[in-house]
Amino acid sequence: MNRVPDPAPSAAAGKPRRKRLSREEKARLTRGSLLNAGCAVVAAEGYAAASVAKIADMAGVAHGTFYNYFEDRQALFDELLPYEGLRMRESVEKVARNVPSGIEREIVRFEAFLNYVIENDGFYRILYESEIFAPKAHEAHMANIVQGYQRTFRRAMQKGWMRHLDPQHVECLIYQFLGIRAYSAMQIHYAPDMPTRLAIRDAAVETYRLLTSVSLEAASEARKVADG
Amino acid sequence: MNRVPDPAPSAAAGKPRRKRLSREEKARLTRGSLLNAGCAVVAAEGYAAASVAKIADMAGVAHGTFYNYFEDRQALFDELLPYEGLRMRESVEKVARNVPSGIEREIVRFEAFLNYVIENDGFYRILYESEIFAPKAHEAHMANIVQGYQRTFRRAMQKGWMRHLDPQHVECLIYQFLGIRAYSAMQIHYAPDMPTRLAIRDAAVETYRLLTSVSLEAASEARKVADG
Amino acid sequence: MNRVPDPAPSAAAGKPRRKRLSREEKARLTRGSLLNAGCAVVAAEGYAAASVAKIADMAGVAHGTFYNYFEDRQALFDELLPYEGLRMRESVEKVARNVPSGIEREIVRFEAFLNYVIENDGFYRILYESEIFAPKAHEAHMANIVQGYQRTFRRAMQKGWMRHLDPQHVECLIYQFLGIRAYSAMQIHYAPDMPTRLAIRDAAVETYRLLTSVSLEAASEARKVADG
Amino acid sequence: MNRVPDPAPSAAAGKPRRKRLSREEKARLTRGSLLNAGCAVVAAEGYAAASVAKIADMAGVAHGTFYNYFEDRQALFDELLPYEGLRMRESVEKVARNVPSGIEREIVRFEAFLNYVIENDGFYRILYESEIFAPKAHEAHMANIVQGYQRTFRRAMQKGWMRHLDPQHVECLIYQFLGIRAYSAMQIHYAPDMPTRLAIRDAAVETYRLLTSVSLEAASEARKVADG
DNA sequence: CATGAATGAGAATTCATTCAT
DNA sequence: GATGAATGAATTCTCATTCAT
Repeated sequence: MNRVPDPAPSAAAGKPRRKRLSREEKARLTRGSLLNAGCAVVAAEGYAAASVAKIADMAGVAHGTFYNYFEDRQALFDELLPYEGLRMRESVEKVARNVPSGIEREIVRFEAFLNYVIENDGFYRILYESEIFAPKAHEAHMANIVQGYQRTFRRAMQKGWMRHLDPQHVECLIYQFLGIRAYSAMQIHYAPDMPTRLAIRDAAVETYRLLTSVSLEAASEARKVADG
Repeated sequence: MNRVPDPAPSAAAGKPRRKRLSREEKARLTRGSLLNAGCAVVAAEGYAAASVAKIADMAGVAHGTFYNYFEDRQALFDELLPYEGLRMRESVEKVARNVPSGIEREIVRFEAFLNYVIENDGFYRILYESEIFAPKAHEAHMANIVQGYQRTFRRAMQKGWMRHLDPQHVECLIYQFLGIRAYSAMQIHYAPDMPTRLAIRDAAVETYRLLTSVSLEAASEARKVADG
Repeated sequence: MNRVPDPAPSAAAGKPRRKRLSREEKARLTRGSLLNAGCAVVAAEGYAAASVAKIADMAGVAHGTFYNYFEDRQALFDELLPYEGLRMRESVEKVARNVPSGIEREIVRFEAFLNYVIENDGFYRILYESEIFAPKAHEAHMANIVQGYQRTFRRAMQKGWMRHLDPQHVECLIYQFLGIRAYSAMQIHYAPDMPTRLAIRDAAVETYRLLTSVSLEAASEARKVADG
Repeated sequence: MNRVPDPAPSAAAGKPRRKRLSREEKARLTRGSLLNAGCAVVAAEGYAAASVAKIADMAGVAHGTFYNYFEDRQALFDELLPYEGLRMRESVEKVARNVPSGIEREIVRFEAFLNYVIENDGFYRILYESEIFAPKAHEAHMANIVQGYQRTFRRAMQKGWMRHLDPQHVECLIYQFLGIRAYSAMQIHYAPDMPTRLAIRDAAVETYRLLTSVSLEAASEARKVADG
């Protein structure tokens, strides 16, 4: 994404205490360079154009070095989404942690997600292209996220913050929430400039609040619809 | 998708009644074969694997012939989504037309869309891969659909069926609805078998009803949220 | 081998009657060029060094053209032994046909084989490297030859020219004769110059006569040959 | 072949009795590991697939270590045939020593050779691939063997066990005998199962007796063997 | 227009060898 | 001596596109 991949492992060490970069450490650095370079290239040009040559060049290593760390190109692709997805989720949770659980926290998460997308331009690309170019990783990512939501929802239903729904409907609802996220991210991603992006974000958060609040809340008169 | 592309214009005619297929007509047929073959190949294997060779073979014409009808491979790719998107929308509207306008019609559209996805397995692939492989077409497709929705919503707001929202919020809401559609389609697409798919469809329709009804309805106490 | 592969298909046609080299013919020529080039390269440098690039260059076509005619490099390798083996056998049989059947014909065959090896320097390499680099082809080649011998021997036994042996022993004997052939060819192949090669050939034919005559003859008095 | 290469010189020692493996000894051990590993890999997969990486891994040393003991990959290849050839010859001679010299001893040698091939599956591969991948070594090996035979034959001719032949014919005969060996080994090598291999061995020995006895014997009455 | 052979610019991947630690 | 990360040349194979027939 926006991070500049450390061009070479040796340069990265600041002041090496005693030229201590055990080989193991240096290897880890090289691997990291490749992973970052992979992110950067995919973010900039997409998986399809992310040749091993480009990635290795950007990481500042020889082409062959790539294969010391990854079985093949696909292997790196398969790590990109977990790698970036983790960063995203950490970023989101850091914000969400400061908000009491309940619907409001979900809305904060949504906003944090959109902010992450705004700040990390390439993430959107990695996220949605992965369905095609790293289907296994994408499936795992989806399963992960869906499970997380399921736990959240279950707890919310137990505590009475949320109306009760059977598992099948819960799963459908989760997918739909994820769809909302993804397409709001899309809308932001293709927005022409930053002010527009911010405006979209704000409006999207509000409509998200609208959609979620009412549908999730235990109270309110919406039950006629759901129970009907 | 499921259609078998007509193998070739010349071969297709058996004994042409008057052996008259004006050049223009024959050309149109060939072009159609290529388009259908393109759909079939992309549906089955994705854009990335849809080589000109495969498409031409499946259409029953020589490789070179392809370039008599399309500037290059991308040109065909760019026509795929409009071509298939139109079929999908027609299919959806055919169903929607029988329902009085209003929220219920939107829900019927949603269900019809999911049914289309269920019946046309390859459509999902064309739809979501097009964002990557035919970005222009995807952008146009999105713009189209968003505009359609905008008209619908504007009318609905005028008629008082729907709560009032400013254009920015309307657009956000539309993207979110489209996200819901897309991800419900995804859920269905990756379901292991037909019964599961149908069950997901039914549950998704219900949660969709939940989400939309409350958020769109003019009445109800949600205004505090939206107006806030 | 010694044949110069026609550098380009167009050059090959002598005086093209009406520039008639139907595309089909030209294609056949290109294929032939590749096959000849393959033989030449393998003969000169062995299979291991016979890269597609070298073969295509020597055939005077682009690298990609190679793959219009052969599935992959192995596919050409697999055709080399049949292609060259046929030439060899034709050459041998042309000579053998002039000799009445019987042991003497077998000896003539042996001599003709050695002459072929002497005249077609690369054939030896193709023959023995194929066991490693084209094992399928080699197996088929061996099976072919063994079968041919089996027929010959069976007939010879029926006619009483040859002592009777059961099939198992016949097969062993055939392999041993083939071993004799192969190693005499080896001896010739590594001989430093032509006179040496010819001398080896002559001596080898005589020892071959010695080995075969006595072991094959139904009667017993072959010593005249050996002692002669 | 069947020997498991000692995984590494250092690791192999458990608690080294006196932790004394003089450097020289340790080095010898490492070298031996590499040589054994080389044999094992070539036996299993052939020279072409015997990468330095595989050999070093199997020997339990780092890739770089390889180059402390061998100039390059070829250097190890060049030692393989002498190394294995010696083992084979020792094995053969151990058996032959118990047989009085003369033709019968040669036949016993032949049988012992076939037994060695049967018991050491990889040997055949090393033997015949070496002509391609270690031509120098193969040439030396052949020269060695031919010389051995020459001595044997010379003595046999002196003692009157064998008919007299001039050196040129002797050399040809030797090559032919070696061809017989090699191709009988081939026949065995490609046999589908052990019983077949044993049956081939027995039949091959008998036809070998037939071929050699009559052709070598100074006297004439070898037919008893053949007719027996 | 149709044809399909030819093209050649890449792309992925392998692996012998080197060399700093 | 041992280590194993780094190197980069070499190789196979693909495929969009062109163009002579």
